[in-house]
Amino acid sequence: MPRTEEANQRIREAQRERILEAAWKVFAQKGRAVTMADVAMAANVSYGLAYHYFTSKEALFRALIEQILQSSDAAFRRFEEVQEAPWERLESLLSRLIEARRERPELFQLFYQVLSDEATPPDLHELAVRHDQASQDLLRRLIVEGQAAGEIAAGDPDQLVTAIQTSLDGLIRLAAIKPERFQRYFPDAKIILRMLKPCQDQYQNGNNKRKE
Amino acid sequence: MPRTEEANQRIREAQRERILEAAWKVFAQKGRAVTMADVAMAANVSYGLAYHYFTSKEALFRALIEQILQSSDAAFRRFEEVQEAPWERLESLLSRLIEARRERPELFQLFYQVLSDEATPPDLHELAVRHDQASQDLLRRLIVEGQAAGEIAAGDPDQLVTAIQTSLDGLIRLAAIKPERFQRYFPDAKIILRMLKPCQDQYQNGNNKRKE
Amino acid sequence: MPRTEEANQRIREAQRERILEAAWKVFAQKGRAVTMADVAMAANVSYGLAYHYFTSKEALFRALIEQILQSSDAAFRRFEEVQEAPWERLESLLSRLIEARRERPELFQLFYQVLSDEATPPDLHELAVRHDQASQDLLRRLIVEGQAAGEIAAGDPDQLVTAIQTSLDGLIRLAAIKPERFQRYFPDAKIILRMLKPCQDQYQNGNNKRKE
Amino acid sequence: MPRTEEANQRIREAQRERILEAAWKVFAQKGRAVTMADVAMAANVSYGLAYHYFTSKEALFRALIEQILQSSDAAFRRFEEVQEAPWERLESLLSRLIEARRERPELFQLFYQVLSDEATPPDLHELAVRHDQASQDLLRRLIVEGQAAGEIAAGDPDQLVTAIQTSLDGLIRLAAIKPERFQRYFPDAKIILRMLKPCQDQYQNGNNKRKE
DNA sequence: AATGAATGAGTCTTCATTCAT
DNA sequence: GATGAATGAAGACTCATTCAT
Repeated sequence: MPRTEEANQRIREAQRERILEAAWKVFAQKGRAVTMADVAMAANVSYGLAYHYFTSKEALFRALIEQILQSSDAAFRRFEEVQEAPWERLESLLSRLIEARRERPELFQLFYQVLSDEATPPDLHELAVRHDQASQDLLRRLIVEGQAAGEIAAGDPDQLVTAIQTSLDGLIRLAAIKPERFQRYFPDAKIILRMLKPCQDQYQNGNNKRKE
Repeated sequence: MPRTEEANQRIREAQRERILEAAWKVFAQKGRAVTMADVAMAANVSYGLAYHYFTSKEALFRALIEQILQSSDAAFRRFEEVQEAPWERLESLLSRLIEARRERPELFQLFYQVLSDEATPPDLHELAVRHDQASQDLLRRLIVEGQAAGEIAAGDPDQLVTAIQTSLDGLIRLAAIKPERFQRYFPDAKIILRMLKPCQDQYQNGNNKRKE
Repeated sequence: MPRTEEANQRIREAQRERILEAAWKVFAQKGRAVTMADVAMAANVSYGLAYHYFTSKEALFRALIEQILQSSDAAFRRFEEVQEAPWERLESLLSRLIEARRERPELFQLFYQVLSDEATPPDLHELAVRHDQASQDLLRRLIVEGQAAGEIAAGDPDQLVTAIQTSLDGLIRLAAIKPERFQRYFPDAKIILRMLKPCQDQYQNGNNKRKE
Repeated sequence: MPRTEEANQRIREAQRERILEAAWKVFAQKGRAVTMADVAMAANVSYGLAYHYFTSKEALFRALIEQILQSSDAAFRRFEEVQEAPWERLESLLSRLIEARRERPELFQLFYQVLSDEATPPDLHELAVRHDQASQDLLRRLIVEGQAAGEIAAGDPDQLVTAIQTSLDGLIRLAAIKPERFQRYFPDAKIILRMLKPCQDQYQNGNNKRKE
């Protein structure tokens, strides 16, 4: 008699997960040129099975991207609800962004690849761009607010945004190039935040009464 | 006929240069998936000719890398001779590093690709790693000196080094992903340097005593 | 438990039939490139089950062919017993042949495919060829007889046979290419029979003496 | 020094032709499932070379189809200019159509495959359909005219058209299935034309004054 | 008996590389 | 020195077939 539908369901779920997991792994290792064979081998399944679960290489990557966007969207939504002073919000946001990168750099590696690879299917690229733009906009808004409040260093806010994003992106690259260094000397969020601090001037934290 | 020989020599040189130039161009455009045919087409030569001058695709890339390392080595050697106070030296070094990236991002794109791509032949990888290490060491030395002199923010020097390198790497990624942004909002070196600055207000976390 | 055994038997028969039926359907639709998955899906069974009943794709097609040959053999046997004048027999035979094609073109499509496809296993091909030969021989015999009786147009009997067979084959092709036309403008048997008729005006080529 | 442009031109032309020729051959043999490897092998060139000349399997087939349509179009254009009595025109047209099939059956095999294969790219299919329709329309027109002139058997002209087309198609199938028979017993055009002859009545040729 | 998960051989296509001219 | 025709290995994808349940 056939396997129960439930059993099949379980197997299917598990294998799909297994393949996705393997895809993350090989992606982290081999970067771009990941082969379906690589993925299958890493997942310890046959070549063809990958196609049982994902209709194409693209579909597989799409699934990976979706995982990313989902988790990321959730994070943003959670953040938007927080209401605090600009500096605290920025601090909190950046800490999260940095922490997220520390925890799952592969996620962001893939994300950036989607952004930069010419071969990315347009809709996916579009999605990623929009997502990236959203985070950039949020960052900029907070920075402008913070500058108005005197809590953030003066200067072209776009340059500041770029500097921050650039740092975040660099962390991802670091993860790819020097994993040990990424592990051991992952820079404290405070260091990065310093780029935004109004240095010449004096007090910051908890002392925002000054401007008004 | 020495004349002919000489002329040939000149032609050879010119063609070689032409192909390398084209290689830079297509590399900057298409990133990874560059084809020998792409290069040849960009150089406006037959793809057979590319093999006259470079025994393989790898050899071509090797030549590109060598160009990078050479120019970079020169810069470092020049720098090592400068004798100034740590902060000034750091400021000067970082300004150069940043400026170099602004001017020829493709150079560094290729460099980082060599570092991260698994398929890179070991000796090239080795070379790139050593080079990278050298710059990292120099940076670290200056930072430690600067900390000793109280001119650089306290904290794990390795984290500071990582933070700086990470920013630099991020700039390169930015160039690949958002060229317009890279052009318009390229962050001022001062912003990045702030990560190293001992903020006048020394108190950070819960340490609200204003200095001076 | 004889009951169960018997029930099983019945089920088995039914399923086998169901799969064959589905095979006909998809074959008629998709022509060549029929997949075992197609068949299974059309039969609404798992594709594993198809292998329960037919050891291979080839076996399945073999079963289809056997169905054809059986029904066709029966028709011929029935026909051989009829005793009438040549023209009437021919008329009757052709009407049947044509009608059969009108009713179940898929049958003949498959049959012709077996005849023409190089990949057909030799024994099957042999079988089909023999079958085809038999019908051809019968046709020829009737034509020769008819010519002797003056009831059939003069001329090379083999060409006449070919002309008839060719028409029949063309009908099958028509069914595949233009089903609507096949439905609406299916040619009357009389038209095709005209190829065999000694036109009352007997003179054709420079032979203008009318018989009568 | 490089091959002269002219020499290359010649080689290219020759090879392209060679591959097309081979494609015709294998197509005639293997029918549908022709592999690029088959073609290359038949042309005695390497696997990859076929792609040097044709960007894809589809492109290769497209080239074949174009050959067909070209030659066929030319024939039709030539025919349209002829002005004669309906029966003569029909006789002439059919003789040509039949002769064309006798001479290059592979051409029509491919043509019919394009018409019937589901996988044919839409534009090609469209082209073939239009072409087929044109010939069908011409045939019908002549038949209707002929019927009006009493030179053609009465009856549904569409059925007559179908009967004729069906015969033509059948010839092609015959070429595929029984090449020897196709060679030796290719039916005379007169036999097929008889389907159109008004039989009950007497004389035809050169004697069309009667009705009016 | 029935299911569908799993496998791998075969086909299309790309691209680095060789070689005759 | 220069060209581009020619080759073949490698990767994506399909599909017949097997097998645990």
